[in-house]
Amino acid sequence: MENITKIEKKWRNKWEEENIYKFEFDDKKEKLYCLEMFSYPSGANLHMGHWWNYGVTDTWARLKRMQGYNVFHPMGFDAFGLPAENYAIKTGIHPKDSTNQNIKTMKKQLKNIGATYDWDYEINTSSPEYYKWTQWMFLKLYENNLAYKKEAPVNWCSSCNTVLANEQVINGECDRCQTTIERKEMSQWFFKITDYAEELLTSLDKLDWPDATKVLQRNWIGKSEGAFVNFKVDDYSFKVFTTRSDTLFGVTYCVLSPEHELALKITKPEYIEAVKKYQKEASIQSEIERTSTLKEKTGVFTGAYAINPVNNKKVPIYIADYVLSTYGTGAVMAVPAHDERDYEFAKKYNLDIIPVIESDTLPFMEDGKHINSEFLNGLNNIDAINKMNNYLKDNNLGEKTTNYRLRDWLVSRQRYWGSPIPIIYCETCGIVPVPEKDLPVVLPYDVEFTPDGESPLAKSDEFVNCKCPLCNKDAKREVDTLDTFVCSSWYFLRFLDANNNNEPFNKERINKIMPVDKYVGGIEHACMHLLYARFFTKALRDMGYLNFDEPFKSLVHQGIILGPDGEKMSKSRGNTVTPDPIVEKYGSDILRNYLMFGFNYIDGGPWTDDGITSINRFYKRVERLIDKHSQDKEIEKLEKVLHKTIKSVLEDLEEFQFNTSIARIMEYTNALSKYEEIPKYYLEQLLLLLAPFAPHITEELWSRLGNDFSIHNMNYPTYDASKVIENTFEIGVQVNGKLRASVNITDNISDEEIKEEVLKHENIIKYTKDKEIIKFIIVPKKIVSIVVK
RNA sequence: GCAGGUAUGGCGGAACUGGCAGACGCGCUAGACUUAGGAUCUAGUGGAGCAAUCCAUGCAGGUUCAAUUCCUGUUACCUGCACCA
Repeated sequence: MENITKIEKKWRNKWEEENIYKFEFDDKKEKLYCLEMFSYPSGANLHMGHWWNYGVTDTWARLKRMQGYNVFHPMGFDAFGLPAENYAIKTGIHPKDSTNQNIKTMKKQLKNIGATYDWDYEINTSSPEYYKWTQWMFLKLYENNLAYKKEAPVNWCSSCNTVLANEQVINGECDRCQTTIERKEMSQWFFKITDYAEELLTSLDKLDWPDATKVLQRNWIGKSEGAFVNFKVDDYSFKVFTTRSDTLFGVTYCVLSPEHELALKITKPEYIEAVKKYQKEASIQSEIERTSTLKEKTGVFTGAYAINPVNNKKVPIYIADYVLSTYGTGAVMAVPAHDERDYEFAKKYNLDIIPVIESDTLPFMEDGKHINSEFLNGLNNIDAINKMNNYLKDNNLGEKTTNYRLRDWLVSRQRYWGSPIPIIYCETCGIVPVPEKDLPVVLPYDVEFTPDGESPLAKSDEFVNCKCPLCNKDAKREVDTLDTFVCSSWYFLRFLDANNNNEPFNKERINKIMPVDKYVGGIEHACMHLLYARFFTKALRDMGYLNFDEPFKSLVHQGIILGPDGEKMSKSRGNTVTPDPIVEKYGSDILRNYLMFGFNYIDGGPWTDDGITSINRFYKRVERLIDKHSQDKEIEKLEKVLHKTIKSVLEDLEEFQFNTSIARIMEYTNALSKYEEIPKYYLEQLLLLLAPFAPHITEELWSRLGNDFSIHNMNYPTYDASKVIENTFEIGVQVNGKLRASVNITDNISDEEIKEEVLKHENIIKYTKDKEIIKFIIVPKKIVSIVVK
């Protein structure tokens, strides 16, 4: 198409003037909330990934619009976060200034996609109007005992002199300077996501999400059934968590993690020094060193002995770093005969190994008959566990329990560019939440944010010093900011009421439009954003602010568009492909269509330029066909093709199979091009079919056919089932599993007639004569299979 | 180590619930129209073979009248988790 850029611009302006993508709440049509993970406003232009996620999903949203849904399709910016802050440290440009500038550019670029966003619902998480309500969320969680402060180990980079978020730790190293991350104890705020572990796990089943994603979340939550067992040591006692309480008679020692609160208390005086030394060594080890499975196990004896509650045997207690303080109780009972790790440790330190399950090998982890186990002898694994758990409970020695791998969510960040945590520390009143009426706690502009290990906000006296809301004495504000994942844990709710100044969102609105019907974004968020957002939704539900259980009913992960070399696109690799030149040359519709046609949306794949010309050629062909339009009349042959096409396109689009939908429309186009003159109706149907795929081009051609603005307000084609039915079929005939012939069969003939027809076929006669027909299988409309001997 | 995923022509990729493997397109070959074509149109295009036919969905088996699809084993790559007691 000539002047494609101009044409696209013309229609975008028209759409904006006419406000055709306006979303109205009171619409009588059925609602549909289509959402892509909102964007981080980076300085550069849109990259291929943006077009891939936003352009392609918009096609689906457009289909739904044309199918008569009241589609809510918003866009906004996840604007807080480290990149802006790091950029500021490098360039001196304030994060607020660069972010706002980036949002401006990005919004302009996003508009070039020609998507159906209603920008009246735009949000920016770094604006006080937004983070006021992020802070409100924090207060509500705090009120409901779902936010608490405690001492915790965090990721510390000694070179940047700051704490890093988990997602900034790549293979145990700082993603900025590759320094090995250390652990450091700091007082931090947490959200009690573990309260929801069970529901987060079980309600996954109901969701229309990719199985792979559910598996990731399930593993992350890591439920395991087991038991607590109490071990006494002198005047103290500690609990261990075990999934194998059936092996209790095989316990030959116990291990506490170096961080265990009893570690020093139970240690005998002559061992104190060694234990302290070991603790220190463990604490300065990096997380990778500490948790490496390759590392030889180490430990130190405490001189103390614990009493095995089932047989009152004394077993030595060790401190060893192969036991993690963050899982279970931070203490384990060791059964070297039936656990590889315990076995390795026992061998090294010459500890007893007592088999309690019959086997030829050591260590043996399979099921088997119990031995050396008094009342468990002869039982298999499951029965033994049940019997033991009952015994523990009856004798008050322990109890059955469920343990989760999931940890509470650490939300404190010692960084500047984030939402301040609305908490005040008063010497008299302690921790005091900022009263709701005082929100937002505004992030001050003039702050020294070069990282030196101290939270940047701590350096702003103006920010820190305040009055206690309860006693009005001098007090100090919390100086950490919130993890940006907090901002994105509820943005899909705010979108619906983006300009509400009185509350985070209106309850009726939320309940009317939520949940999100189709959520599209990368799988990398499986165990972070997607989990956090589910937690927020459930917490808000239990507080009475909304009445649904899950935020995202149906989820799609787009694959990744790789560089032409098959590697992930990156500046350092120099394999990035930028959309801009393609958009300039061919227009945004062509880029969008190439992305849809050239790849499977779920898989992605390496970029190639070749496909661009092919899709461009296709639309040029469509344009030429439009110019061949003639008076309307029905062509029976085309009717059939058209209705079959509509059927397939609708089915494929439902599954995000854009590539095959376009292939089907190409087939329809091929059928049309057989005609010198094409009735206008069939061309209009073609344009309507293509409208969600190529909004600009179809709008232009629609008007060229003499139709009124806008094609996007038309209904999407529907098919007539009676026209899709075939009444003749060409079906294959197999003899002994090999294809030997192909026959034409009409719809309504009997199996006997089919048999007769098939056996008349020359080639079939050849393969069946002088042979006995053992089986004659007819699969209606598909195949005939003959077995001969 | 554990869990999940992927593997189909020269290339991107199709194939619903087991039913004619390779839709659609790129590329390539030949031809047409052209001053020309990197435009457009027509025909062909998985491999071998003159043909009948045979061989082909990572590899090796199995189930079945029939397997890209189901089962067992195996290889390569990708992703997540990783001393989880």
